[in-house]
Amino acid sequence: MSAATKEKLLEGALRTLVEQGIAKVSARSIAATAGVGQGLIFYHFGSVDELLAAACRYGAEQRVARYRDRLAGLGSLTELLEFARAMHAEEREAGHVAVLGQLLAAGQNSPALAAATADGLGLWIEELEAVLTRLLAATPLDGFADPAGLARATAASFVGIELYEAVDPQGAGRAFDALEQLAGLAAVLEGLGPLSQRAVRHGLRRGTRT
Amino acid sequence: MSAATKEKLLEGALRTLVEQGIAKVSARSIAATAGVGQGLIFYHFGSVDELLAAACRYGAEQRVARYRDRLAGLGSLTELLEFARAMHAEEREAGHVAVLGQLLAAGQNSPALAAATADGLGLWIEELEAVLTRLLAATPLDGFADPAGLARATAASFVGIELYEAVDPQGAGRAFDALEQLAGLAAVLEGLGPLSQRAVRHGLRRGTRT
DNA sequence: CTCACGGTTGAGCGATCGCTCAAATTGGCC
DNA sequence: GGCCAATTTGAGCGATCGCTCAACCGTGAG
Repeated sequence: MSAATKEKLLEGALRTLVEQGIAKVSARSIAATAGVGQGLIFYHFGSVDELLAAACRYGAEQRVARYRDRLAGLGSLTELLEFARAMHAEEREAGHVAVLGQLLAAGQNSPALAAATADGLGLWIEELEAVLTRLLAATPLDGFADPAGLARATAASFVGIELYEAVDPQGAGRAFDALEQLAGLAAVLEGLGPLSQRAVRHGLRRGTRT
Repeated sequence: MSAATKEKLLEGALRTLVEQGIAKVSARSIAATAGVGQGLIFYHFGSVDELLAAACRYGAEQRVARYRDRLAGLGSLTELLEFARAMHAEEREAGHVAVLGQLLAAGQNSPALAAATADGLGLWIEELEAVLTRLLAATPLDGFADPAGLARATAASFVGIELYEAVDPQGAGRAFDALEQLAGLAAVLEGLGPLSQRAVRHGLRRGTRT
């Protein structure tokens, strides 16, 4: 039975990444954090890169699972943004500095890691797509906006803001504020009567042909 | 006169970063790309980190300057997004894979680099703020939305999408499409009569108090 | 011509890297 | 107990890292 050891290595890899940053991630540092010999990394995963890739999927699953319930409870786009800000604060509190961002950067020239980060982001995108599909149904954007595309844009943007937050916390705060204001627009659209909603929708269809 | 050598090193650092990725950046690789001895890095910049920081500012200035004219010529939010997509494609064509993203990730535990990337992003944010202020003036969002916050959100989001693009080009394309559709909303708002614009603005103010 | 000095080079130091491997340990089966 | 295979360890190899430093250039002043 090696599952327990594999898990120790995955947790160790994530903890090292989270606490020391991608630059300090190495076979020795991971093994030390996991409390095992470094040879195990190569016995179970073949290489540090593949361990990192596995840890990326593992961590993404955990993180998505941790927030799934709250995502399901969201009732408006504004609440979605408030949730994003809260999640961001929580992760930062826990010392998680842009884990996916660092992995994405590291994956730029490591196919295994790139695939893993794509999968990790994919998990978020699926969740977001479901939520967006549900929330947009209450606005004139229903049937017009592409929830799948928006989910991708949102997930990727969040990664960028996570990275940005580490170098300018106040700037990131202002960015969230501004987006929250914009989300208020959706609230206005929801409040429009059916007639105005049809007008907006008509305008949108014309607008995209330009 | 050492300015020419410094420039050679800055260009070399950027080229190495762009062509090989942050993982392959080292004193030796930079010196080789620049065509000089590696000792010069420490003579002129003190450390590899500080050279990278300087290169980050240098590159950001160049990139902003390269696009400034086109940014100034934009006439609508939709055009702004089209520009972003075009710029993205151009940079990718040139082999520039998420330079700022990689630097942001690398800066997560290097204060010097973090400050430099903050400055680099700051240059973009200034440009975007000016453009957004101008473009929003034609919509009911004028005076309501915070251009400075939106500029930060836009710049940081773009970094995230740049990183995402490398692991899932199609996904990034869909993200851009979706945002472009949403920007059509602004076109609709621009097309509203002054009376409806006032109504929307009123709704916005009420919406944010919730 | 000599000399001083800013600029430049690359060999080399100590540290760290990913990874291998022989040896030690563990745990189930007879 | 003995036995074997799976698991685990950590010393060690070759490569690379950031950085130092003694030695070298070129040039302009005296």
